[in-house]
Amino acid sequence: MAARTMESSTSIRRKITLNDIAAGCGVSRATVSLVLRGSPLVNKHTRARVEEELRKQGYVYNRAAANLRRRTSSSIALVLNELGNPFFAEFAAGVDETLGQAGFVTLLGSTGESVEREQAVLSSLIEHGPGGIILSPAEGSAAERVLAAVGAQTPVLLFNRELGGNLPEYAHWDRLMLDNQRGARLATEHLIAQGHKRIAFFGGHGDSSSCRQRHAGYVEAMNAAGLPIAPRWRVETLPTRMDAARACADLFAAKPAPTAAVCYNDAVALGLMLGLNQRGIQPGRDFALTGFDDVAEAAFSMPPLTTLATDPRARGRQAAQLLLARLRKPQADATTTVAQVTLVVRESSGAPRTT
Amino acid sequence: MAARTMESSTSIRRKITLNDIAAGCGVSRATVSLVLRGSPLVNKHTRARVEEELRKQGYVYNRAAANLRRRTSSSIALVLNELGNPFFAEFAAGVDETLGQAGFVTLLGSTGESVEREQAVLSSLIEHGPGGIILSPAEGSAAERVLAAVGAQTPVLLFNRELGGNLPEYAHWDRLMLDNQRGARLATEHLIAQGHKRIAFFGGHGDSSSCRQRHAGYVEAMNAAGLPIAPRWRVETLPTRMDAARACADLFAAKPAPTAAVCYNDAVALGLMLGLNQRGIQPGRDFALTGFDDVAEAAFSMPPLTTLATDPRARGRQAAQLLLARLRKPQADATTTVAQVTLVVRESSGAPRTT
DNA sequence: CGCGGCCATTAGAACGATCCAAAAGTAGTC
DNA sequence: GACTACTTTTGGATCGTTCTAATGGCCGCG
Repeated sequence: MAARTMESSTSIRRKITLNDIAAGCGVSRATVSLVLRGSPLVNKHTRARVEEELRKQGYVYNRAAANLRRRTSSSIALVLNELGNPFFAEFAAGVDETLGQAGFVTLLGSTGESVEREQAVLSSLIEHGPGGIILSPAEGSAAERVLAAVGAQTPVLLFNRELGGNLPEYAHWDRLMLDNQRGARLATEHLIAQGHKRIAFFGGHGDSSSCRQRHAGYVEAMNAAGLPIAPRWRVETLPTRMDAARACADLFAAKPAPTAAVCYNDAVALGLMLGLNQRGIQPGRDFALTGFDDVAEAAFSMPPLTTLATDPRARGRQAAQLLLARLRKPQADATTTVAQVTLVVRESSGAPRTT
Repeated sequence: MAARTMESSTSIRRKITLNDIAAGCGVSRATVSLVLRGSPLVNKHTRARVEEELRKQGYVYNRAAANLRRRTSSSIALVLNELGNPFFAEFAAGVDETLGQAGFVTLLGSTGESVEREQAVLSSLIEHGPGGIILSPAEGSAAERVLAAVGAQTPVLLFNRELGGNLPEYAHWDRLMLDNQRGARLATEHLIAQGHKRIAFFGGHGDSSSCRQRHAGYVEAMNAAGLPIAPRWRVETLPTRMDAARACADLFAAKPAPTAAVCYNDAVALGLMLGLNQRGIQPGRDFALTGFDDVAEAAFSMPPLTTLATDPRARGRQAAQLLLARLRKPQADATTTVAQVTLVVRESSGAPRTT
């Protein structure tokens, strides 16, 4: 007998729907729906009955169905050019944290810095109907193509990089950028205050907008202090440690050699340290340098690296906030937010040796 | 006149549906649907007509609606205990890459190592109806609670850590783990081969399963070589650089002091290097050590760190593959996959000084 | 007793796709 | 021209929810 011995809350059967619950406690589907959404309309007593039934049957809400009917969305797409990079990983964690609190779920997409993959990822994500998109574009990505992939319906928040090409006016795309220029200016001013006069700008590549902005900040500070800039004090490298170490030699080809360098970012600065050590020059004592980003390692290098903290996790939270605000006012004018960076002074940026 | 001057493909109007397309080119909704799915049933000529209309109206597919009707899913949830950690960020990138190729989208969730947040994140994600879940559990997470949150319908792939408690038999949850024990054994054997006899196991905490497994591998190698293990050669720390640097002193409180250490992971090993330097002991020359993980920094530390490469991106791809396989055969027996790790010998693990 | 007002509940049509069974068109055969 | 066989197209029900408008019950009031 007793064929139905198991009435477990987590049965293996098919999915439980509102109809099952309604049937289970003799009310209509609509009432159950009202209970789920905490409507004040439903009677205290029936509410209790329904809630009991929900629990008993192990009901799980089908948000996709609800979204379809309500023509809303409860997801946000996050498309990053390089998820493996700790900077973006932290950023993603910040985004997810804030979106989660707001009841949204994060759809992830990683483009590996390829414009083609970016297109593919965007068109795939858009089919899931996200309420908005947070995009850190791949290098060389153009506004027109992104717009074609996502359509004009879905708000986009651009992070970290500008898009090439230009955007029709009707697309209100907000932007969140880092204050690269001011950051590099702060670093340069700091080195100048330490007494340095011959300061190089080391690493990075002129193609990248962030590198150009940082270089501009350096130039600005040097000019403001009335210090000359020798052309050979601009050394371009890949944004990697290896290439920076290699390019160290170029820095000392110039005579008179610089006594300090503002580096494009931390990776480059750490590479330069490597190169300096190989030449018997002790970074921080014989030569001062600064980075940009404040990666975890910066605090632990030898010597610890003076750098600009960008707080990527906070930037992620901020990006999410900005997009949520846009969802509230779809027709508001597009905004541009420039996040401040803060100078973290450590031991790599000492005063010049007074030999 | 000319009120309708713009017939742009990206109009600002409401969403385009199958009905719009059908009306637009005088066929039925069903036919358009067949075209979309590339059915061979539809006539070449009408197909062309429909495709033209799709393009012209800028149609975007509503996958949520399709999934509702078909009772399928096109998303996978990825829940990580610590997204900010580069190891998991790389893992996530690998997962997303493979899922994307298979036509799935990644729903992201980050738990910040909190069991409560893990519960919240899981119940939120499950409402979006993912086809499966890849979970790297928070420390202390228990099988029963996870099962309660996700239900028995949705396949789960456990990565990197075991769950506490136990799982009912009907839940076929696969597991992908790292071969922690073998890795630590390889590192220990390598140090032994270099001539070391007094080898410590440094860092990490006994609560964590990965730490216990690595310690077991170390013990195994020492026993196999007939080498003694002094109790004071087991130093516990937080898995952070800072705490490892602090704990360096403990290592040399033991007499006779060890000449080498197998470290719990790279962070701890790099911290130990810091501590050694502070005591005037040169790592790699005066004292040998190994890490675990092969973080980017390991290759660039001074000296470069001998460690175990886990290739987190490949693990991500592998995890995705395993879950996709499970989706194909929901009733197959649960599998456990142990991913191999490879020893990368660098300069931190030199022979003992023959003073 | 009839009426308006309030509360709690509900039937039934959406949302945008897919599935099914059946219909319409086309052709060939007797 | 009626039959079968095949290709192509289609109406309508359906997935699990929400929304709208309407229902029925109950109360008090004139």
